[in-house]
Amino acid sequence: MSELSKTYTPAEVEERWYAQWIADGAFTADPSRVSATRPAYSIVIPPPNVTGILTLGHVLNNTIQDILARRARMLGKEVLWLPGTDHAGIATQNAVEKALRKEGAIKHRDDLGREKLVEKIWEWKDKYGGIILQQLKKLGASCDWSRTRFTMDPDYSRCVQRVFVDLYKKGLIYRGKRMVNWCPVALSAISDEEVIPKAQNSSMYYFKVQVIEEPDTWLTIGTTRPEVIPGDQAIAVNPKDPRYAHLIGKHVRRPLPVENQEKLLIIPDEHVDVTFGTGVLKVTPAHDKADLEILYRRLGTEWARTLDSFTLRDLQSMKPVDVMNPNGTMNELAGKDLVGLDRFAARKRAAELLAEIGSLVKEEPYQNNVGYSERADVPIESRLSEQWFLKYPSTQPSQDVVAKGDMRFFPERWSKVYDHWMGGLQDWCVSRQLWWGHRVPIWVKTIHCNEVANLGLPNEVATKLSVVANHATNDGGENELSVSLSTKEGCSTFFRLMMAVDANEGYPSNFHWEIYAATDSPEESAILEAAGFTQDPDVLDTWFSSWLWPFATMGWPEQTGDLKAFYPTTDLVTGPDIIFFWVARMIMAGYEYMGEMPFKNVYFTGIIRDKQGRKMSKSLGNSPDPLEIIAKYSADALRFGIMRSAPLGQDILFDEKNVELGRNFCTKLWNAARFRQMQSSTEQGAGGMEQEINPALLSSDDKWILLRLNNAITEVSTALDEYRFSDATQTLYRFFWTEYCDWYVEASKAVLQGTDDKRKANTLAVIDFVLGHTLRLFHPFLPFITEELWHGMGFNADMPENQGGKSIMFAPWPKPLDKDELAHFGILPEDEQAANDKYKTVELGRGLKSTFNISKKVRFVLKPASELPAHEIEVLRILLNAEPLDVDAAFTPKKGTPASLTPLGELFLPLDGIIDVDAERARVTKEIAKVEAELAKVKAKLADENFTSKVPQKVLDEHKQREADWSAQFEKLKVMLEALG
RNA sequence: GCAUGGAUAGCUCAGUGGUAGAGCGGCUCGUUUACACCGAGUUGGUCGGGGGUUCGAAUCCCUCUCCGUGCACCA
Repeated sequence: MSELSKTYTPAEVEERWYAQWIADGAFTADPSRVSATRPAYSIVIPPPNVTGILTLGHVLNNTIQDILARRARMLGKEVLWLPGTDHAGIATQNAVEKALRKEGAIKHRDDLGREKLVEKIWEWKDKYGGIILQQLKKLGASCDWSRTRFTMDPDYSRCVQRVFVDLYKKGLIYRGKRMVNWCPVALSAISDEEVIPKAQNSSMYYFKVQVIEEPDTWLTIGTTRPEVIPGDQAIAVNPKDPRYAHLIGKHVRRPLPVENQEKLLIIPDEHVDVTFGTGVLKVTPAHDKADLEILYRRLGTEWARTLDSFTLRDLQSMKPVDVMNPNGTMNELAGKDLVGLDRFAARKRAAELLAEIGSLVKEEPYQNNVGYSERADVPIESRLSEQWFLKYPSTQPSQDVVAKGDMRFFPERWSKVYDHWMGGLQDWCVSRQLWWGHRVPIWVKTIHCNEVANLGLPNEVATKLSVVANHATNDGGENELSVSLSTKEGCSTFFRLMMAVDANEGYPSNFHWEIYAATDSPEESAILEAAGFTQDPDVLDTWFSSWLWPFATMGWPEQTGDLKAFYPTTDLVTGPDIIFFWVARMIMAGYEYMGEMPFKNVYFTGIIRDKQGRKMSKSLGNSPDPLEIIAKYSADALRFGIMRSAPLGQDILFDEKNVELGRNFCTKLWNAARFRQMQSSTEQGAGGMEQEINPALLSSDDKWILLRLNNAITEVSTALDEYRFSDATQTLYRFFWTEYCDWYVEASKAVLQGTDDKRKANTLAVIDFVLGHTLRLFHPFLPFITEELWHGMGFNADMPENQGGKSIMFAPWPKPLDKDELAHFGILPEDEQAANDKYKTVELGRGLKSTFNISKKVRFVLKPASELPAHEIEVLRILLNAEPLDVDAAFTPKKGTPASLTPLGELFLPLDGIIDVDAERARVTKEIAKVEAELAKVKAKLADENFTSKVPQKVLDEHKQREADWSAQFEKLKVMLEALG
């Protein structure tokens, strides 16, 4: 045991211990060690963006995971905390493109081309991709780095492709032209979750159109987007609207483009809101989801069945007309006045055009919500495009498992949110028009129906495909085939034949096949490409890879030892903002591919905000760099500070003060350990620790601190079991600082500064017992300083190597003393009261001193209520800082002596000659007023028969006791007042 | 609009029917040999408003206001 330095140097200590843990392989999980007596505990990290840097959100999230993992190790479990990173498609590609543009290497990604850009991104990833994981190490994260995964690792990519192919085969993935959220900057589809609605100050433009068949009738239409008028295909009114019902089937002339003012049919649609605007709706199916649905519905109405052939043709010929380019500029279909203009410029121009032709009625300010692309921060477009969609698999068990409580969410209320979302699932658009990510593993070739046998594929395959094709054409049979191209074991390609009929072709004898081939095998895809198949250019949504995270990281589809031992994982710790993005989808993938839930408990953290409650953001500059905080205060301090302020289910207001408090706490811990070390001892055991506690020598303070320790162990353990991390830290703080340092250590000085060596040794044994338990209780929260002290004080010396001898990480989690042990030490529950009475007396005595502004040592006299052992008097003397403390049952104070009623008797502060009788009288009078008020309150209650007759006996007794106590105090105070004259 | 969380001391929060609490901050005092990143004392609240149930409400019920979040709608 070396002497602890006077000050704690966290930077050096943290670096040293982390390196030691790594060298010892302390974080490495071994599935072969899992057994009935050594259960598995596992967490997969929510993979941060590979090019990201550590934020306080990560600190919060990963500190929680580390606490869970470290505690599980101490509970004797085999722990796997699996780390890794996510390729984060759109974010990473954006970041790299931006950097390349900044350094002038490119103006646009097309300057490089797909292959070169992807190469650049890989270079970027290799350079910066490890940063965030390195930063996690500074925090003390006990991840098994030997298992670090990346969503674009070859094995992982293969899993993604395999799952895509499987779902395609099952018919759950399909290609379709659908309305998607289109980001005109990223030039890609984005998910609903990446669209942020924002309130806008827009304009509502009202324009009028003439009914062709009734030249005297004009309809006024309101729109916020006049620039898409050239894409209008119809005018819709509610058939029940008496204002317009008679106009259904008639026509108006579309005002724009001015050179192509088409006739538009007025059609009925039940969904038109008669109370909104003018009740007349223009239908622009290529630019609005609701309008597209009107288009789909138009032929199914009763009205459609009554139509003459001319009108019916008008109705049938309606089609989505996209008047915009993918980048948000207007195309030729928008007309000569708008073509080439950006959509916002086009909006202004369109309004001007309407005014010029006398159609514009008015323009009013209008507040509406517009969807913004989260990434590019521009309004998104609803756009029709060819995309890949997924019908979610395994939805039923996924919804049930949470509803039935087999998988638990903390806080519980998120399970309702989850259930609601699961109840209204929409197909998932999984394709993205990006270059960085997993490319859709589908190869396509279009071929004339007579040429299927000449596909360029091996004869045997071509023949089989011909048979399928014939079958499909002749009797509408299956159009699918699964076959191996490479004859390599385990490799196969799935073909689906889709008819593509062109207007010019003479179907049924003359048409084309679109042949879709899905495979996850590099060999087979090479054969397909050689045969002239081309791979779909899209990549998959990043979440389509991360939803496989809990098992794809453990070697799936092989039944690996890791999967057997560690799946399902135990806990997932993540933010509620990705409950749909990630959590729900992982549950479905877990059931679909592992047949089992992926995790048993999900803990949702709060969102980190600044101390004014604002979200952390780059633009506000209110997001501190965690590494700077660590450098300033230490990782332990940051961990403790952030956990102390993170109540379950609430947002966290981050205040550096909390970290400061964490640092102060570490310092306190350090100094308390030094204090122990500075006490000499007569009978030292191994490593300088005291060995046995002698029950016969235990003081009331010893018993008290052992009971408080028991309480702290129980409270911290249950708080952690229930994921109440801030409650656990509050308990630790209170126990160690207030109970141990402020009361117990101070009281123990009565022995330690005395001359009884036996008692001294026994007190040190109690201190060692408490400190040893405390360090272990703290370890999950403060891994570094506890390890340093564990060794520095020699607690490791008498522990088995794998149970604390080498590292506190594997020391057993503290258990409270059980009944037998308490009996062995002779500790009774009421022992707590004896010490409490003493401390209460001390507080009252200190209060007296403070009232009279005395800071020096001073004489106290206690007139005891019952006899007190000498040791107790000595403790009182030290805690009161009294010199001397006289105990005198017959003490008669001089008139005007300040006194206080304590649980141990009357305590006097004789201040011969220097007391201010008036001040003391005022003090006692004030006290009397307080007691009188309390007494009156309780007396009133007891006098009320309404109360006494209805209240339970227990409450009645309590009130009676209270009355007696207050009365006694009142009487004594009155005597004291009289004594003052 | 629907759902959901919240409002308690200057700040951050505990407290689910029985005497309103903690930490931080503020103020006063203090170099007593672990610690000034400390110690002692002390000051802070008609528990968001209103109504109801009850002997008794921060706590249960109704209602309103404000703040947050999710979903839907948004011509």
